[in-house]
Amino acid sequence: MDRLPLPLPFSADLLWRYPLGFPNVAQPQQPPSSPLMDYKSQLPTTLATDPRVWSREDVITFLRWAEREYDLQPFDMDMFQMNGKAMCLLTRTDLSERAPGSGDVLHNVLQLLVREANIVQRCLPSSPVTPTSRHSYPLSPHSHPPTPNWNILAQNGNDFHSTHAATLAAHLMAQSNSVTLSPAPSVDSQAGSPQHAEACQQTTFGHSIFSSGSNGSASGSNQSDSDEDSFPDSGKSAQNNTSPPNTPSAYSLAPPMPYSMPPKSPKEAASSPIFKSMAREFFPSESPEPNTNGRLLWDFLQQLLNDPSQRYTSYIAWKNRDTGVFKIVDPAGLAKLWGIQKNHLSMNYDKMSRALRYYYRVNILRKVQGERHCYQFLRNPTELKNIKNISLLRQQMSPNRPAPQPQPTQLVHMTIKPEPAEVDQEQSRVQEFDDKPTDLSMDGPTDLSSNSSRHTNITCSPDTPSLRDVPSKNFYIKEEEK
DNA sequence: CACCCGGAAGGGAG
DNA sequence: CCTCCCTTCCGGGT
Repeated sequence: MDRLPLPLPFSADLLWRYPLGFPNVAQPQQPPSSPLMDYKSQLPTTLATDPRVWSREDVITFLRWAEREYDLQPFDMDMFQMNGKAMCLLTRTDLSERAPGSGDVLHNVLQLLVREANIVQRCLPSSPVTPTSRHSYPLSPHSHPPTPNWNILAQNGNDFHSTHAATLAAHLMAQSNSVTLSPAPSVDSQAGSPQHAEACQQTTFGHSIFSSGSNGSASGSNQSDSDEDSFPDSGKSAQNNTSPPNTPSAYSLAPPMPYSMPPKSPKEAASSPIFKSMAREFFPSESPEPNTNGRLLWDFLQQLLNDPSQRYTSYIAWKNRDTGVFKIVDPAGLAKLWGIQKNHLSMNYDKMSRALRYYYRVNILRKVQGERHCYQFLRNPTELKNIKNISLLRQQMSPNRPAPQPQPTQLVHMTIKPEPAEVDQEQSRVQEFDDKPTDLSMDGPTDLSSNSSRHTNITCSPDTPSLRDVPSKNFYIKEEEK
């Protein structure tokens, strides 16, 4: 392998995405708006800093406060008969519907508060994250950390137990293990989640990331909305040089391959001394890596596609994010990256594309006819990740049916879209999905609807001949078969 | 020739 | 031993 242009997503990327989320490190890019701390300090003292623990009354209190504070139109409190947790699950769109004209403001404020709360929580040594974390709350989408603090991490490199690292690690572990169940890496990739501003990441990435990747999107259905912000200006470059992470320090800290060669399996990775020690330290009784989530091709692609800093657009890029259409810009290069990821150095586009073709039959992907190197995701990452009932689906599907027949209605609701009702912690933690990997052997149609995360279009025109644009509500829409 | 398509066989991991 | 998810080959079509 000659070139390794950019750090692979999983590792470095994650770090990149989840830079230390300490308050003060907050994103510079963040609009000039007042730092979170300000919000917090101004919040009514009766309110907990974590909006997720607010009661209905607290929600009302908060809204009243927001009305005054931001000069917003009076809210229709009937639209907010929910507790804080539920409110946090509302997407920007949801909020806008409930509070026309003020949705954005509410969304932003909530996200900031949640993120802050998460950070604080996570950084509390004594509280290893609970499974709830998987809940990815709508953490801010807009927060792509401008620059990862590779250096900081690097400095701690040796002493991993430094609080920071430890905490971060704990969090990470939590995410990847306890939360485990929602490993779909991609999820986070999808728009909204990157933000899990989790602070952690460091070392573990290699895998955990994968594994947990994503956040849990599961329920998260809502987290999504954030995407809009995720890609402020996407079209831009991404050329290699643009990327920050590509710096030496980045490599040193989060080298593309965390532990020498790409671990062949998550397990291997998990076996890293560091990982183990952390696991022991934070999850003594629990065996790490319950989940088998290795890196799957679709997930890998999602990660590249949704890289917050758009570092891989020279390899692969969305053509229409809403419909899931993407283009492999550099087939050979992408294949190489994939090969590195899987440690199959002889990987080439021909082989990789074969793997992609296997996704056709399970309706994960489809080829965009007429356009070279263009494919379309038929399922959004959240769904993919949650697909566990695949076996059921499989049973329902007739094996003989070669081509997926789109049946919009037959969905599998795996994603629980928390219609903001009351959501309590218990519940949320229960709605766990398995993360059994998608079963490629199935072949019938399944639906893709569910979802929650929304994708935003970034780039190009929606126009693929064969694609019909669909209501943006569905992320990846399935279109009639040929 | 590059791309695309699937069948077939096999392998690594869980 | 079985399943999943590719990986590797390959013949054939556009």
